[in-house]
Amino acid sequence: MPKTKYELIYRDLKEKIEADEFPYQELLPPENTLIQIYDCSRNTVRRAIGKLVTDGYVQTMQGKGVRNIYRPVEQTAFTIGEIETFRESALRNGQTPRTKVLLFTEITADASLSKHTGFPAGSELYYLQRLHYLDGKPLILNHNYFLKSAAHGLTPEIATNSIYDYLENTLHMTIVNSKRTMTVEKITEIDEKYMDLNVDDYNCVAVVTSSTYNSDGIMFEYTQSRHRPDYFHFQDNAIRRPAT
Amino acid sequence: MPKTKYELIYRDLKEKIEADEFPYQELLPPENTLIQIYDCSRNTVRRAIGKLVTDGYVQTMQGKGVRNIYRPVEQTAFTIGEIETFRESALRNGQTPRTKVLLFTEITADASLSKHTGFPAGSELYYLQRLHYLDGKPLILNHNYFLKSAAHGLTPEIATNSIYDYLENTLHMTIVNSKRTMTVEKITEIDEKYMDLNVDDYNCVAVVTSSTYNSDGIMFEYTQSRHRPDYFHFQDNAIRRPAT
DNA sequence: GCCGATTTGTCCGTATGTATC
DNA sequence: CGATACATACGGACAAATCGG
Repeated sequence: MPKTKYELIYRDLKEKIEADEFPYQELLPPENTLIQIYDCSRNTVRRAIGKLVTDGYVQTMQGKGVRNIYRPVEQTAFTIGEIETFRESALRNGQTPRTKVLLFTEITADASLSKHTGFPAGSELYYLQRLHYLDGKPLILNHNYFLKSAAHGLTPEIATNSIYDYLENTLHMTIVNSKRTMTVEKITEIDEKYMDLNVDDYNCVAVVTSSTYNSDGIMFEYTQSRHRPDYFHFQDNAIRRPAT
Repeated sequence: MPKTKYELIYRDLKEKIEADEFPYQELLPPENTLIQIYDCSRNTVRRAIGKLVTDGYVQTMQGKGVRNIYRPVEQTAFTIGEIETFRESALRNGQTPRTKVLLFTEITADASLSKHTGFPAGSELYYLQRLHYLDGKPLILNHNYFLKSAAHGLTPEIATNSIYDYLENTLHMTIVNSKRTMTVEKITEIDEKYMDLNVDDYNCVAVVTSSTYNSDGIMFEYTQSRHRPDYFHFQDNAIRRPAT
């Protein structure tokens, strides 16, 4: 539950927009009206509107107003700009997630792995392979590397459920940000085997690699997520900034 | 040139971080110090820092400070969250862009195209196929649909240079936001022919579709960008928000 | 074209809350 | 506990863009 005022306003406006309470392509009430409605300062409504802009729900125009440009989406996929666990995004989309741990080992990073993952050579790591199912279909094959010192006590049971839940709620780690890249790579035999793929059909997978940092500033996770190409679907809302 | 104060501060801090003037993993000067340095209010420095956070340059920690987490990237690719033209991102990365117009026609959207692009049936459109080269290599094949009423006067010459430059500086259109999705699709014969690909090698391309809106709230562009998979590279910085 | 009303954009100063050390 | 530092919130001022008379 959000407890800040601007987040409450943000949620309320977002729900109203989704519920079609503001006509599509029309202007929302001006800031001054919203100030009265929510009994708050101008800064606060502006923060809420700012979030709706980055979400792609509205566009603001100086001198005119704030226009509702929200269109419901068939099937939203993975979010950009926010870290979401597999479980969270599945539930948000009304799908049933399931995770199978294929491999759970402890390794020490050698020079090659260090270069690949960004962990210092000699780091003690957990290395996991996990298969994520959505509504029964195996869609994502994850290679997870976790720093043992930061994620100590990790077990296959935890990995079957939510690792982030363990890190955040049991170890009280604060996860801050994650640098991600998206590329396309050749399929491997492991991909083929576990994701029911056939080289003659698709010979590539979509790969999302992420390096994730906690509030101590240390990178505690390196993950490579290999997605079945026919189900891979990322979304983004981009904003044009006035010419520099 | 940015003319707002917070943007100047943002740029200055960004350049200092890139120039390694703040040690990696260390804290930046606290807000109060920055207020004195830049002779501005707290809100203004906080706006600048907020942009650095979304850029993935720093992380903020309540009670501690603002940590520099910037690492130079080997080869940056396409930005997320901001609309950038092909030319802009190429120049930002120090590469040489070139564009070849393969097809320039005018069509009317029928029911099928309407469903595909989101333009109303009967819309008068420009349909272009353009091939983008980077440092001489054909990497992106674009299928562009522009609303004729919004982009009137478009010519193959303009399309060889920058369409956005024409829209923004000649037609004085204000481009606001763009909804994008990223998927992986099977290669087509056109892809194979123009991007020097071979089905036996890669049989997929990375596809970015975008629907772009101007300040009148109308979607004036639908574009499908088909990227050579071995050069496709998207970047993102995601932020973990406290559990809702 | 001008002027005034409306609306968003930028900026300032201040106060209070909360997390860290 | 106190000092420091970021987070939230308020209120006010002026600028810039839009629109109608």
